[in-house]
Amino acid sequence: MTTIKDIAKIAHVSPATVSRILNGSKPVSADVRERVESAIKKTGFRPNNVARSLILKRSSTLGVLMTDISNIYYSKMIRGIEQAAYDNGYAIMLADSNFDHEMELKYLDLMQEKCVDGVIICTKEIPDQFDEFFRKSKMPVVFTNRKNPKYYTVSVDNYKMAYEAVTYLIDNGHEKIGCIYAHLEDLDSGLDRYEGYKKAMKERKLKRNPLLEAEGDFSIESGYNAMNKILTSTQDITAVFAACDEMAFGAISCIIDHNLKVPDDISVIGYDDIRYAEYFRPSLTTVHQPIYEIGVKSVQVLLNLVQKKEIEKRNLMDASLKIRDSVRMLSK
Amino acid sequence: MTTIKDIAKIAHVSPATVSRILNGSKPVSADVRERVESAIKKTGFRPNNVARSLILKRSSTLGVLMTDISNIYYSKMIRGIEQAAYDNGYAIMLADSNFDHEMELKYLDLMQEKCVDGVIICTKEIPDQFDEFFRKSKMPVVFTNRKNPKYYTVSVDNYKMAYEAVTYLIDNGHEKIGCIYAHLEDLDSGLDRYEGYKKAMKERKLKRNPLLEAEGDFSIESGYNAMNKILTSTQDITAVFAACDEMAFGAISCIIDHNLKVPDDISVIGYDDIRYAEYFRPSLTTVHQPIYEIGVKSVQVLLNLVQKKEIEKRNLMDASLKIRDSVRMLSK
DNA sequence: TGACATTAGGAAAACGTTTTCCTAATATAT
DNA sequence: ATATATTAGGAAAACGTTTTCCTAATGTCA
Repeated sequence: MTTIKDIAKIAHVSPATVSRILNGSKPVSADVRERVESAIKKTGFRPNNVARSLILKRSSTLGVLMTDISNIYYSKMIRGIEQAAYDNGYAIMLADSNFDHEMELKYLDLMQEKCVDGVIICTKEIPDQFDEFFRKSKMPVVFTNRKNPKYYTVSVDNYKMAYEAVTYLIDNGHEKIGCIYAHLEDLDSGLDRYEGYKKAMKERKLKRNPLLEAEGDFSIESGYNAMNKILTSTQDITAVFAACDEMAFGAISCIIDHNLKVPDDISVIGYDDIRYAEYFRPSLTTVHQPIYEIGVKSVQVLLNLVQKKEIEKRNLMDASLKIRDSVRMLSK
Repeated sequence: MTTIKDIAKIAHVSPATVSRILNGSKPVSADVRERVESAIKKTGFRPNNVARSLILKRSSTLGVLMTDISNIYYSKMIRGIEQAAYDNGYAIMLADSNFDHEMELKYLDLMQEKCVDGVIICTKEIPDQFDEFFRKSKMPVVFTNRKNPKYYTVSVDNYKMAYEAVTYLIDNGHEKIGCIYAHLEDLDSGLDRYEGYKKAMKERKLKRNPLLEAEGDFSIESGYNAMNKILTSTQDITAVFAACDEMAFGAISCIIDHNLKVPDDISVIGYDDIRYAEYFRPSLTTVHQPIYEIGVKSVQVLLNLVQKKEIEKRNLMDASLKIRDSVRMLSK
């Protein structure tokens, strides 16, 4: 393995000079530069980033901790994170906790050992141990899809957008509107979307019917099961708001399995606008979240944090309703 | 930041002893161990992995290079990789090239600088520069979904499984069978699946019709467009084999947009068995690839390589046909 | 008891960088 | 021409570990 010392020897300079040329940290005369550069070219030398990290006390690596990277929603966000990190000269260390808190903590320890410069986290909850970890370690951290005021966050206004989605159903003449919600135990996105649904119903003076509401866990399966629970108790329903697209798809499959049609018999509206939403039939009317951009933004926030710049704690991204074919206008 | 020296001071031992306790590399008396362990507990000391990597010349990190991690297929594989890596004490450095060769090479350089112990690659092609890179760097590498004899690979027998899929269509009475293929310029999975289709047709003495074949690029959109090309030239077709599920879904959407039904008018068979295949309606008959397990296996192969153990070059995983609702039996 | 083997643990070098502190040479001002 | 400021570049310490080589103490055997 060629090192900076080898280059120094070949070019008849000191290692310090090679380092300075590599990093442009000090001016260097033309002929010395020329000698060093040709030595580098000849040997194919690449500086050892590990040694560099050791002395600089930063690794140019960002940790990313998610609960399930095979979820299309998260993987899109990771892609945004990855691209933005790369553009800023950072690499990504990826961790998937599979919804396991203990594993999440182990990963945080590991990331600390590896000296990552900061972490981006999107997990189901923020347990107390996280608070303790970040208090102790002082590691810069950004949470996505959160609004916890203790932390820097990047998200969408879930409350407002869920409200808009349900209002759209009401504007289309729907009154018997169901809701498939998720993760209420937590303070964040799941609950906010549910609250948005409630607000829209209340504001338009519509009575909520407990039979039309069921809980899922953001998975397709759970969407299917939730819808099944609703349809086996009553079929007096014309529309349903699902708190994410995956659950919406599950609900649609269930509706079809009950020999009903979307949107003819039941309209469905989702949340997220994952890639498939546009491509399935019927295409899914849903709240478009700028998932990729949330990833990009979270890197920007994190890097500002790393560089100790002032930055907004709560970062809201614009979302919008994407109208497609899964909701129909109800004629009186 | 607490270091091994701080612990040494607190416990009145040498740094060497602390290191030996940390790694269990040499026996240590009970009272010394006790002193050191309590010092570690008290300070919350975590060893610095970067310093460790520098001296050991390995980082306990594996590089993963993909063309598009937001693709559900790859993200599932990454999850397998991630879990297997973690179980073996390795972290993952993730890179997404967005199909850009130049970027792929930059990432490989970066991974080398970061001293990853090996890489797992799943890109569209293996350009010559890769050969050069791996020849020069001696970096252990495993390619997934490949059969290039120059490299260690983990994949499924695409030729055989495509053959089985098309044979299944024929066994169900189909004769006018279309094909949406992809990536023929390459030696690997795309071409193999196409060849499997051809073999099945030939073996059962069915004439291929050029109008029923169209090229895509593994994306939903391209599946839609390919099917559209076929259906606008002829509707004399009863089944289509798509070289991946995404293209199959695109094809289904297109068929529906042509006011035809799946499987009533046209049967569709896919390849991959991505998570949505089971959950959409009609559920998709497809070749089940053990995607997660391919990820796990590729880590195992890579770690064997890292440890210079003998191992098979080409590793084939079992695949199987998953029969669902998108193919119907054609009555004579 | 004496000779030797085994053991626990320390001192210091090593890993490949960056950076501080120098020094010698040159440029600038008087 | 002299005094001073500026510059390019070198020597060596530093980062936090691991490991080699020692040494002193203990254990074992005759």
